[in-house]
Amino acid sequence: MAPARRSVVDDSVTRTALLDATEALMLEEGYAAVTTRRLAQRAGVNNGLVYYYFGTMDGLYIALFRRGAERSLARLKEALQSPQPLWALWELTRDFSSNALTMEFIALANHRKAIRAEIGAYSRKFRMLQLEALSDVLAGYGLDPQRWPPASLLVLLSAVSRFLHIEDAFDVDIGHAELVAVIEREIRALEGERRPTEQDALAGSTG
Amino acid sequence: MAPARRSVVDDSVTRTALLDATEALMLEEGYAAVTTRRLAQRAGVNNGLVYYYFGTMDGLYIALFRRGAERSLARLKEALQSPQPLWALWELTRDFSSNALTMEFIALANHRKAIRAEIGAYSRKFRMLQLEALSDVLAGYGLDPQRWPPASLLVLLSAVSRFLHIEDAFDVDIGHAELVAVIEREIRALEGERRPTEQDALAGSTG
DNA sequence: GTCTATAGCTGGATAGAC
DNA sequence: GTCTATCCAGCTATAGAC
Repeated sequence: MAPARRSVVDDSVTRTALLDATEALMLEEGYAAVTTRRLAQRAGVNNGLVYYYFGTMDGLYIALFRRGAERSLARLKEALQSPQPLWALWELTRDFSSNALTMEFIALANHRKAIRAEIGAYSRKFRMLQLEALSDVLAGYGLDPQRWPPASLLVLLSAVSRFLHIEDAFDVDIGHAELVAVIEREIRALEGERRPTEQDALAGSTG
Repeated sequence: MAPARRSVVDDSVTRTALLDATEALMLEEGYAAVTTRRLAQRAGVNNGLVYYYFGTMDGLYIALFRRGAERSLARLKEALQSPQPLWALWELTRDFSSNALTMEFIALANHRKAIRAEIGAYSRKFRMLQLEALSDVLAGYGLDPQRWPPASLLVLLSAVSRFLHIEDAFDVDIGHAELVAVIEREIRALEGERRPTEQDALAGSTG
């Protein structure tokens, strides 16, 4: 098992092609469409190479998840340094691109125990990063931490963006616009009108 | 296809046993564990009977989803007639039993287009029922419908309960208790302290 | 209605040549 | 590193006996 574990480099062209093919297949047809044969066809290589590079299918999934999680982590750190971190965080969590793949991984984790721990660990890391960065910011906005604990508001933002995305997939949108309006009104009350900065624009196109 | 479509009765012992086995397998091991062979083994019948009763695997899933959705619909209607409908709705959506199976169906719908429409239709039905029942109630509580549109609050409750359940599966609970406390405080402000009534107790054990 | 038997396919994974 | 070839398992679905 786990033959030829890649070094820290991880920059093989074939390896990257397999990860890209996995991501594309998961987004287009769901994780169930990801088979070694279809990957090989799409990446233009042989299916045996999946085992050479990743050992098992679980290894493949975890490698892909980490690649995406590390990218999101970088985007999160950028957002939290924005002059309007609440706005930046809200826009980041609402971003479709990272959400779609995450939903596939959540579904996958239902019966792939190996990646469940991986997702949990990164989720905790994300939450803690947000909490450390925003606790003081929210207090600075005059928010009573007893009445509105920072952690509760962060969970709320994540919950809403994730849920709206789920329902979108089912063509359900009753109340969505109203809820988004309420949330953005409350963010505006704390942080003022959204002012796109060069830094934000950069973070949006880079991350 | 779809041989021997059951009549309105749907009360065959074997058919029910197959549905029960499907539900149990989905909850215990995820929908991927639901194969005709494992179903047959669990229900103590032959795997060919799946096709006799449901035509295809999709037919089986849809039949199970509808059975659960109709039960939930009945529970929702009861909850909305409670003297404290907000409390009753919150507790209903937080209930684990219906949530766990729903999550599996959401995952399943990612690559089973047939049941996607089914879930969407029922979701819209649920949302509209809640909206019709609670719009006047919320106005009666003195809530400004311009500032806090009923639909936005209903989506919020659904989003939070669903999201907390998802994260629970990954052993992530940072901020959960805080958010629940905030929500229940706000419900309390509108509807007063939770008073379990006989009707609520009945709905809890029946539905 | 329920069974046995099996066709027909697809998948994960491995061995070994180059 | 990449390939061919293959083993073996598991699945959906159907045919047909009872």
